Amino acid sequence: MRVLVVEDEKRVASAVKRGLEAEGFAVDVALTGTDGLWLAQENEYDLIVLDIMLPGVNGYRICSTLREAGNWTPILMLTAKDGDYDEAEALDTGADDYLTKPFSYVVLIARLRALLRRAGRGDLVTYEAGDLRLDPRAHRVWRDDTEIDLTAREFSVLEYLLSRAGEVVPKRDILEHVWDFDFDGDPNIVEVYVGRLRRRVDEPFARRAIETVRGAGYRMRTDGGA
Amino acid sequence: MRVLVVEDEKRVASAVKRGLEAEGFAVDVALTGTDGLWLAQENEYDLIVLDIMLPGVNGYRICSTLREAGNWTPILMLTAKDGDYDEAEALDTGADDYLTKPFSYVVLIARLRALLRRAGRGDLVTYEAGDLRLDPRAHRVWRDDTEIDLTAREFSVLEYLLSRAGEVVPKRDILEHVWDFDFDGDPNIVEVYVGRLRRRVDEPFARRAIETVRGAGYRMRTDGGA
DNA sequence: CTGCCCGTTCAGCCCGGTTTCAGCATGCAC
DNA sequence: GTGCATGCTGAAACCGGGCTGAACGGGCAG
Repeated sequence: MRVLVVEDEKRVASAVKRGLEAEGFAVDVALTGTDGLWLAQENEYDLIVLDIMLPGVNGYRICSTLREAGNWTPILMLTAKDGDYDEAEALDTGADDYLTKPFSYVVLIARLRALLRRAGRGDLVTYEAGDLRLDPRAHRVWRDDTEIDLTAREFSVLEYLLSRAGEVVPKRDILEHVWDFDFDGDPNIVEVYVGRLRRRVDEPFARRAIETVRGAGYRMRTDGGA
Repeated sequence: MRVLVVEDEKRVASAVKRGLEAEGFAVDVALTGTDGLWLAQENEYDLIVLDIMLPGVNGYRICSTLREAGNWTPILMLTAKDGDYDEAEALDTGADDYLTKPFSYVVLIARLRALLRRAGRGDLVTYEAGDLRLDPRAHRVWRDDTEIDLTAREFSVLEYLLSRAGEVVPKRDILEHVWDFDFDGDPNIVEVYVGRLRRRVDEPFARRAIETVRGAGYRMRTDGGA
C-alpha cells in the first residue's frame, strides 16, 4: 500500500510519515508542490495526502491536474482552519475528502481508512490482545466479554497502544499520534491517561496489560496481561 | 432504499429530492459531476439519477467511470431535449434508462421503480433493530407493533442510523447523508433531530436505541435498546 | 388570507471530559 | 543509604460538546 504525502511543514510531514509507516504503508514524502506532482505522475499510489498551501504548485492545482489526466487515486486534502482556502473548493477540484488543521493522527488514520474502504481496499480491523478486544468502528472495548466504557481520549490512547502491541511505545509517539500534531501542553497528560486506562481496563480484572518501561515508554502486552 | 441524484440545477435537484423522499427513498444530492462521482464511489446506492450536462465531470464520464470500476448500480440519465446530447450515447456508456427533460414525477417514479424491479431489488428492504422496524419504501416506522409518525427529516435520520446500526456514526456523516451535502448550516441541527427522534421513538417506550458517543457521534443499538 | 406544520437557527445551560498542577512514590546510580 | 530523575495520582480549574426550549420563516392546505 503506497502513500504519497505532499506537505511542506517538515514536522507534520515526518510525523505523518512515521505514523503511516507504522501502519504498514510505504510512504513517499514531497516537500514542494512541484515534487509532489512529479511523483504522483510517475508512480502508482494507493492514496495521496495533499496539503493545500504549498510552495511551487498548490494543492488544488495538483489535484485538478491529476484528475484531468485521468488519475483517480483517492486524495485527502489538508486545509488550514483559517478560511483563506475552502473545503468546498477542495472537493470541487476532485479531492475525495479533506481534513482541517490541526488534526490528530487518529483522525487522519480514520479518514484514510474510510477512503481505502471506499476504494475497495479497506479491511476493517479489530484489535485483540489476549482477552482485550477493541472495535474502532463501533468505538467499543471489551475484556472477557464485559464491555468497558471509555471516553474519546482514553479510547484513542488504548487504540494506539493496541495497534503497536508488543513493542515499546515512547510517550512522545503517543502524544504525536493521539493529540493534535501541534499540541504543546504538558506531556504529563500521557501518564494521566495511561493511569486512567489502567484503572478501567486492568484493575477491575486484576491484570496488567499496559506495562511501563522506565525511560523508554509503555508496552501493551500481546497476551493482555493474562 | 438509497438514491443518488446528480443534477446541477438546484431547482430541479431539490424538487426531485423532495419527490423521491416523499416516496420513501433516502436521497443524496450532488450538484457537480465531481461530487457526484465521489459520492457514487463512496457509498452503496440502489439507484443513481444522473444529469448529463454537469459542471466538472459530465454524466457520460461519471457513468463510464463507474462501470469501468465494476459498479453496476442502475443509472437513469436525464437528457435535455435539445439534441446536443444523445440518448443513444447515454445507453452506450452504460446507463440503464434515460428520461428527457422536462418530465413529471409520475414518469420519473415509474421509471425508477421499473429499474429497481429489473435489478431485482424491488422487494423491499426493511431495517430492524430489536423491536424497532423501519420500512423505507412505505415510509413507516414501528416499535412493538405500534406505528410511529415521523416527519420526513426525522425519518431520514432514523433510516440512516439504522442503515449503519452498531457502528458509531459521526455527526458529519449524518449531515452529509441526510441533508444536501452542500448544506453549510449549523451542525447543531443533527443534535436537534436526534433529540426529537429520542422523544418519539425512545421515551414513549422507555428504551434508548440511539446512544451518544461523546466526541465521536451516535450509535444505533442493534438490539433497539431493549 | 390565515393558520399550521416543519425545518432551521440561536442562545444558554449542564455536565462530562480534558488538562494542569503539585505533591508523592518508585526505581536507579553512585 | 542518599539524591536525582522518572513516573503516578488526586484535586481543581477550565473548556467545550451536547441538549433543549423558544422563536423565526417558508410552504402548503383550508
